[in-house]
Amino acid sequence: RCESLVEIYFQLQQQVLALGAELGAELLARLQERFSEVMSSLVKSSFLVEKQPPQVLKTQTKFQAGIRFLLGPRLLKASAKPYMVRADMVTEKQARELALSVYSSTLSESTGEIMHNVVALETNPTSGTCCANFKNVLLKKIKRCERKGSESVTEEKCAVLFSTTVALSPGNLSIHLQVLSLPIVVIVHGNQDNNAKATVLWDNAFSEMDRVPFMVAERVPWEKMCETLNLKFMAEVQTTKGLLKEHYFFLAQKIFNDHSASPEDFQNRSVSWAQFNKEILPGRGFTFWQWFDGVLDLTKRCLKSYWSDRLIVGFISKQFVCKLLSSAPDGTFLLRFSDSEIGGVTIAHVMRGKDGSSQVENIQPFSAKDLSIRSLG
Amino acid sequence: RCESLVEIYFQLQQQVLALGAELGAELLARLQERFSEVMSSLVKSSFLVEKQPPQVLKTQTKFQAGIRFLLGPRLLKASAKPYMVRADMVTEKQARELALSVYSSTLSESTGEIMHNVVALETNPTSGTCCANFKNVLLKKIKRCERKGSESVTEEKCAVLFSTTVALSPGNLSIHLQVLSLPIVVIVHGNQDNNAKATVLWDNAFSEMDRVPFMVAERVPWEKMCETLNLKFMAEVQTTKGLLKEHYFFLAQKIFNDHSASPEDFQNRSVSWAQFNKEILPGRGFTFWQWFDGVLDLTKRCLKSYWSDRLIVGFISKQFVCKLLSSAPDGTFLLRFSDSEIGGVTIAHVMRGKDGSSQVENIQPFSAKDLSIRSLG
DNA sequence: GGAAATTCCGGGAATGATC
DNA sequence: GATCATTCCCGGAATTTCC
Repeated sequence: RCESLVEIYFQLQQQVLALGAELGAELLARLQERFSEVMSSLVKSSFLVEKQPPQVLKTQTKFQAGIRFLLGPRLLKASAKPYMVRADMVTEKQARELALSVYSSTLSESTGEIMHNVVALETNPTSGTCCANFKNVLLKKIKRCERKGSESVTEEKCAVLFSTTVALSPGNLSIHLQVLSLPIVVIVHGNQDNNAKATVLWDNAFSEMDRVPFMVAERVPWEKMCETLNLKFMAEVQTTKGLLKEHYFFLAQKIFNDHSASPEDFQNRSVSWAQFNKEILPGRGFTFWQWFDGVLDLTKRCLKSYWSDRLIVGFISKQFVCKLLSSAPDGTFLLRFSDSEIGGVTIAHVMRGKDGSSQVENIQPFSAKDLSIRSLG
Repeated sequence: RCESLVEIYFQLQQQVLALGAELGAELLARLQERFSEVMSSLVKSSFLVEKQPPQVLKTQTKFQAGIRFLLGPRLLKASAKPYMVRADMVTEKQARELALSVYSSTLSESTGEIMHNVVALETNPTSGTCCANFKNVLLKKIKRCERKGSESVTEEKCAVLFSTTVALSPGNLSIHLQVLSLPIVVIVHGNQDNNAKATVLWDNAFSEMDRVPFMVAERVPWEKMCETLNLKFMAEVQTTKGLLKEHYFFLAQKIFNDHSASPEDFQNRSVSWAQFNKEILPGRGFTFWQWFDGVLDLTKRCLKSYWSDRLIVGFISKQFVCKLLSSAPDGTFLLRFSDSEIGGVTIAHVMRGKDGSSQVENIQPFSAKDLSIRSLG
């Protein structure tokens, strides 16, 4: 716990002071300086975002966020007038500048006004916490950055900067505290939600620690992508049953648009952001992620239990279904996610003629709406 | 045309001035005073609302309005800097005060802020008009008045006050112009639209000229109500086929909840606002107007042509239908507006047994939605 | 505790921007 | 003129306010 660290530091300072005479003026000064440096950095790093604002943030829509000052209860006891914490939108560029400069640069121009963005930093004596809770915060409007080339607004990342200036209890040292939220994609309409989620997912999954905000690899190993998709699937659908080898193979064929490679071939490939959510799948009107997100949504809403009972193969190609079913008894069927329709599921079944010939049929896909009309799922 | 009136006045003034010496100082002064009085009143009454703001006005929703200064082109020629016209929400009480006081009292507190409410008064030389067009006006929020008793917010009337101060061309006489819009009912949600429309309809139909704003009778002769309903029906449905005697009789039975009186009895009755849109119809969950408005809506959207071809009896009681149909051949049917469901229409048909017994059946009513599903109407 | 009034917000449709 | 981006606003649902 960092409180105890502070205690140790205070004790250290006391001891140093007590020994002041013995150490000599120069050494004492150097120790003092070092001490306040470490102290300041410790204090600053105890100023944290406790509740992150939503990473896909819609304008004109209320959201919540919260920050917590771990050392607050220890260091701010005496304050009568409450300290105010501000929340401001910052662009990726501004975030980068903030990260570079040790000094707290003032924000030049705002990229979007947040309403009710000043909140008191409150110390709760019973729980021993010092928090600022942003309840009714709302981003009024967003000013987009100039985008280069084919970048869309849903690829643009920004963040919320929380900042305050407090006077520390011993010595009344004034110190400026600030902390950035995780990167945020701002949208203005629900129809941008998909793409914004892609950006956030990619960022959360593949960004390095302590990066320059908000750099992230442009391509990643396919295996990492599989892991990410799997985690996302399980989290979103709320299931413990993850994706299987065969599923990954099918997904690889789809995202790479390569139907000749073997599962092993894909293992060592890398997948690009463009393949993930910029390029349109050939012959379809949507990207890989848009399709996958449709599957997530459908499964979450209607098919959770069926999936968890492993009753849905889902991620399987039409061709492979044919192969599988053609050797299956008459009437055998399986559930497959539609390739052509976002958020669709289809029933593939085999009909066997008397002569032993087999015919595999795919039913017109069902959407979540269709299922709800039939009160299924 | 009032321009010519102005010309006459100007000539008169010239003549009076020319004769000044002969008339004597006192008489001249009195004539001058009288002249500027009449002139001022003339100018003021040429400041008009050309385009009324919607009488049912929803907050946070853009609307338009326009005012026109008839004498503007004649009197404002010289102005370089444009005169600005303001639009402000005023309560009924404020409107009443404005009407009483000849002097332009300044508005104390606003009952609701209108955005982009200051617009230039522009003279268009080609068309010879002087207008101020409020394009992107929007009422941010409404402060409701204290209501007495059972009054609902949708019975509260307010208005928009348009005002400006201009300097008249000859003599640079500064004059304050203001004009009120028609009364307005402010709503915050579409579900208040019905009731607001009732208030507006009652007001438009039954208010006297030059009343104290916005007084209106609390009860009116049933015949007047019939006339109003008929006009409303034809205007709303866009049909030339109005309501008939039998329809009025049925409506009277409904609104008065009196099934024993004769058509002639109703002729001399008067109907109250409460009966029109405050009291719930017995056994139903809605008022007379709410029901009637549902009929309007359904007919307008789905049944316009059928109504215009007189294929719909519509306003007829279940009992009377029974009587009618029981003497009709097997299979006869008619269309009747549902009593129990707002915006519903039902088919009543007769089934005649072999023994000659008749059985009148009412189909479960169709709503506009039902009809659109069956792609009818 | 229920009705009235309002706020919240998803998503369809219209509009505006951009290439 | 097609796509992307945004605004506009209806109306269901949740929440708040008022009796």
